[in-house]
Amino acid sequence: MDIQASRRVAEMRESLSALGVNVTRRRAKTLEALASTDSHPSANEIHAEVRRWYPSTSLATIYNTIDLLKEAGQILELEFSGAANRYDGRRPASHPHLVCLACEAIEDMDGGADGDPPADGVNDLDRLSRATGYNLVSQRTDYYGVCPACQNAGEPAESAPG
Amino acid sequence: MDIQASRRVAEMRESLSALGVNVTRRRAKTLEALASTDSHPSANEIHAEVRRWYPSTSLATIYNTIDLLKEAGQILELEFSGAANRYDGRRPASHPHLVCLACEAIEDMDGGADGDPPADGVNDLDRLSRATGYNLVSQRTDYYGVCPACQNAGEPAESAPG
DNA sequence: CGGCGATTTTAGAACGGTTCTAATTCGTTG
DNA sequence: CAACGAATTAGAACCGTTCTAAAATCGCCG
Repeated sequence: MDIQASRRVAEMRESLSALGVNVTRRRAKTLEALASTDSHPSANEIHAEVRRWYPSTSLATIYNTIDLLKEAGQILELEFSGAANRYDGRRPASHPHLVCLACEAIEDMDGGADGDPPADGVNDLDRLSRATGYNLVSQRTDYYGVCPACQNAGEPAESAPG
Repeated sequence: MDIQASRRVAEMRESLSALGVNVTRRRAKTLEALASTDSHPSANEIHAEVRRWYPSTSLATIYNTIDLLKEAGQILELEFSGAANRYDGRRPASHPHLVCLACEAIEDMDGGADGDPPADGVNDLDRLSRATGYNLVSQRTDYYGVCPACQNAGEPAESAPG
């Protein structure tokens, strides 16, 4: 776990403590799993990771911890109906994502490239709240397509014969 | 059904025909249900509507028609994991929505007010595809909050005593 | 260290929306 | 009217998530 991840774990820890709950060993491993990856894991994937240390861990415990993190505003949940929800524990604030329709990879869109984002911050939510009459609290922006790896994996079959 | 809705039904009809499938009576009613409202109905709600005319209609038929419309690019599906998916048959192209966390109402965000949208069109998808390396095909933007009606319904209890 | 109440965890059932399946019905065509 | 393909039905299956009751664990006090 790099330094950025452990700093993030510390933040989450404090937020959970502020909620009045104990940060048990299982919960701590869950935080680590979330802070240590930018792959936006599903509950199942987090479960598998935590199980490596505590094999008896139940899926319900993972969902329980996720609920607490949501309550603490320390996790971003990306909902999908046809597949498992995905979680971003590194950056709990709304930010845009790239979703690969072929391999289901999800990555953060901003912060990396330069052609960047409509990364609406809180200011925009305030402005849009006034404009729409809604009391807006969060936002979601996803871009769907095929990631570079899947583009390469798929095309050879077409360009091969010749 | 107003003139705009029937024009939209005609479009969807043609697209389905182009797909080589029959536009049966149940399917036609499904198109009408979709074109006649901006409430972003769920499959269940569409089902209830179609049943008013054809009471034996099965939910599977609604999903079947929705699938065909998706294939034809004539419907926008908004996925949710904790609740039913919602459909926009009026405007199949990506556009931002306002989602009420209290009553689950969904409405289009752009085209109405003035503080408007990051309404990324195809141009943005092209530009972002180049910037990210993804081959982007669609986009989703939602804003979550409490709609004006629910704000009014919720507050009196707090301001009443005095 | 022993006990005790509160918290956490577990295993599995329940749930809800969506998808699948096999059988039936419908619409055409000959 | 028979035959064929397409559409539809009812209900089972599926899968991720949530709930529940019981068991385990934790923190604290004696």
